[in-house]
Amino acid sequence: MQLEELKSKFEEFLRQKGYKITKGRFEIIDKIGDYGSHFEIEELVRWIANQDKSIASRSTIYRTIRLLQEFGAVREVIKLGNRTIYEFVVGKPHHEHLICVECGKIIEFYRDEIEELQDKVCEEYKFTPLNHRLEIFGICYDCKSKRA
Amino acid sequence: MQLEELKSKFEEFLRQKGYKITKGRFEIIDKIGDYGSHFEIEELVRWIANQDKSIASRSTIYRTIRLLQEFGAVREVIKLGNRTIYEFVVGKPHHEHLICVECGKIIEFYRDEIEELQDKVCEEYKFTPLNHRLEIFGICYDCKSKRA
DNA sequence: TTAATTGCAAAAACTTTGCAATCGG
DNA sequence: CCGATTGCAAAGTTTTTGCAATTAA
Repeated sequence: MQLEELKSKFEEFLRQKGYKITKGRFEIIDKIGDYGSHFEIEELVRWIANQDKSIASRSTIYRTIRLLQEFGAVREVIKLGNRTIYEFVVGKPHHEHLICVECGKIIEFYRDEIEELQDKVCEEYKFTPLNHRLEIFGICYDCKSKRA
Repeated sequence: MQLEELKSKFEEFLRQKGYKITKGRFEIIDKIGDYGSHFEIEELVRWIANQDKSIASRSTIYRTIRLLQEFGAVREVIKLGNRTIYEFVVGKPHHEHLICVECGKIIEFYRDEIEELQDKVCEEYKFTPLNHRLEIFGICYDCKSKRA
């Protein structure tokens, strides 16, 4: 899904919920798109503040991200100590993450077999899965090489 | 591993690091053991405060949990919104979690095949895994039944 | 018009930290 | 004795919220 497509779907989502189509919300989406696919909220807030003269306040950014999570365009994907890293889901299919604890690099991967096994487990426990998250923490190749 | 065994290993860990063996640290371990295997820190702090007349202050509890994480007896296992759920790892083998978003129930499971697949993925990316966490969010059987 | 949204500042929730007193080795 | 630990209160982070003014429909 491209950004424009996402925005029009989000517009539809807002309308359906009886919410309003405001400029700020769409500017925040653009900014997240510019920022990159992984972000921490406070970091994003500061980045936006440094870039532009106030397209939206901190509260509006927090509130909009909550909406985007509800809509499904933003997911909490990594929790490392007290940090929470969010992901902007634009057109990407579902995937999991490898996180380098040394340099912070995030690698995305997908294995159908892992998904299938999860479904099997859920069946066994009569558990109805809604979503999941797999985080693998370790050392990436570059960092490993530098160490040697 | 039983609690007493864990405590003596922790004692060894402290000694090795040049840290001190204090009564408070071991009382906190006992309390976590009494509390159950999954906890949130603030909740634990309040629980301990209500139980006893101060075996340790909030700071000491936070500091001790940090030590226990370093030692490996406590792990951050679930992140749900702003809540972080820790797990007390006593003798349990490694496992993953199913989390019911309706009632909060936590089900532990383990699938060797999932672990193996993760290793394969890491190999592909030349990534050296240190640890991982798989959280599956959904509705448990009981909650599903109640709904119907 | 009117209900949702915004920005602000204040509050809330969670976690860390500086410091003086205390305790363990 | 010396360095680690504790408790406390203060400060730091991150996130939410009440409210008056503003804006979208």
